[in-house]
Amino acid sequence: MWFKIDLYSSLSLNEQIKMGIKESILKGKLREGDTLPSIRELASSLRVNPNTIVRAYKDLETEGIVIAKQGIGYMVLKGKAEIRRIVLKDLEKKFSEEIFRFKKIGFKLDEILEVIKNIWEK
Amino acid sequence: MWFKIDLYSSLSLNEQIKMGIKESILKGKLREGDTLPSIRELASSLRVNPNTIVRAYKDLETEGIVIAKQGIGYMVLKGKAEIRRIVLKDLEKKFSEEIFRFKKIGFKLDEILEVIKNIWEK
Amino acid sequence: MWFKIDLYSSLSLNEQIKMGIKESILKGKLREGDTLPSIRELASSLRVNPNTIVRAYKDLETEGIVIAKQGIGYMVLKGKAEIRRIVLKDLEKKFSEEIFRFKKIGFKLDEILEVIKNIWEK
Amino acid sequence: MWFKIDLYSSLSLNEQIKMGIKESILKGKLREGDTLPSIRELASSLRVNPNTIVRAYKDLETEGIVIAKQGIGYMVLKGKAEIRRIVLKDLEKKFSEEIFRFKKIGFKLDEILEVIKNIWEK
DNA sequence: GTGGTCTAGACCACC
DNA sequence: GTGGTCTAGACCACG
Repeated sequence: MWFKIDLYSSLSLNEQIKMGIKESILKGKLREGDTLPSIRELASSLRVNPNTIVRAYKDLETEGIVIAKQGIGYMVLKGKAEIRRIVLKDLEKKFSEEIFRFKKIGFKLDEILEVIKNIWEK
Repeated sequence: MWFKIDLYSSLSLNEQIKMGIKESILKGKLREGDTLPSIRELASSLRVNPNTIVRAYKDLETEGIVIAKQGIGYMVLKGKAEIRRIVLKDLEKKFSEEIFRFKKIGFKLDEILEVIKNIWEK
Repeated sequence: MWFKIDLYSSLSLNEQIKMGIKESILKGKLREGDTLPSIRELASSLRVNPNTIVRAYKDLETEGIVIAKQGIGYMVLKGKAEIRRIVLKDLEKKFSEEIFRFKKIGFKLDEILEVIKNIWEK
Repeated sequence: MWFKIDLYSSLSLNEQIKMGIKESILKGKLREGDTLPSIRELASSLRVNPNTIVRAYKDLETEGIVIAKQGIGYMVLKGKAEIRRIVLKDLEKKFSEEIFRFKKIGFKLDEILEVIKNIWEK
């Protein structure tokens, strides 16, 4: 498959699978209109229970990124550019509570940006 | 007390309490050598189970920020500047896996910094 | 052919084909006594598996809308007016459980009608 | 509990549970700030597998109607009026594709409204 | 073959 | 006690 599962990641399998699909679209390995690998296929390829894939695919459907068709499979609805926007929006949501706390405590924006740059350079 | 618990926060009570103590030091409400509020006092003030406070205080002791003194309570070991450094280090750790993922996918540092700035301005 | 398949529809292929035939009658493209397109013809024109067409045609026969004639194919039994009645009856059946639920919860008829009008105007 | 499961409903257990919670809010049996029945409690009360409740509660969280807190439970975030709006929006979404089809085929709005009224009076 | 739903039960973290 | 996640496997509908 186009991505792998890291059992030691802090992300749940579910999150890793969703991210994996989004990355595949970003990298052009999946395009708008393509079908995702079937649930059973991806499950056996990643050595994960099919139910885990089901949950991840359904989440992606809720996000509006794919659509399910009985007997056919899951089809990609969004292109590279839209996924890029979605993923950055996800990041914003994920970081915002923490950032707000730092702002409220009295830290400066530059201090936070410095932290990000530090991580980036490593 | 010097901080409150937000039941709607994504942080666990434990995390909020630990952060609350650190914030109190940063704001000068707790200084090196001061004792933390007693377990029962903080528990009733925050309307939280005392066991939750116990765990948070023990975690802070493990981090080296406070130390348990028999018959007295928990004493603060670090000052403002040190806490500042610790807290920024925590942030770095918290964000790094996510940031690395974005770097690996092909996002640019500027895009990430832009997201942080967006959050900050809100 | 006189209608198309929408892969992104929430309806199954089967439902879309059945609805497509009914629409064709309503629009006068099929009349009482006409024969339906052959299974293979419709299948290739809609890019759908012939088995799917077979099932749809059999369903229509069960509904009494067409009848299978050996060596000829499926013949249309109903006219515009009858189909109109049937289709509205289908709609009633499809919506009734949901509407009843809203009635039971305490919504007013006008609120539901308002929703329908909203959809209509879009 | 405040609602029951109908094994013969066309709605899945999951949908029935989500609807049941929303109805409970609409009927004032659950208010903003209340906690939902615990997963295990509701599961045994409705004689349903706990996983089914988990899925329903998570869906409600995705909809923004409740929020989960580890070790505490699920808390209601929305009041009666907001749920009313959400539920009508759900109905609109559920009916829209079908209504559009009828509009496209050439039916009149009044015919559809007549169908709804018929159902209502039954 | 495809996805959809549900049950059963294990193991973890948090309170 | 609470929820969170994952595995395993059954049974159904659609193509």
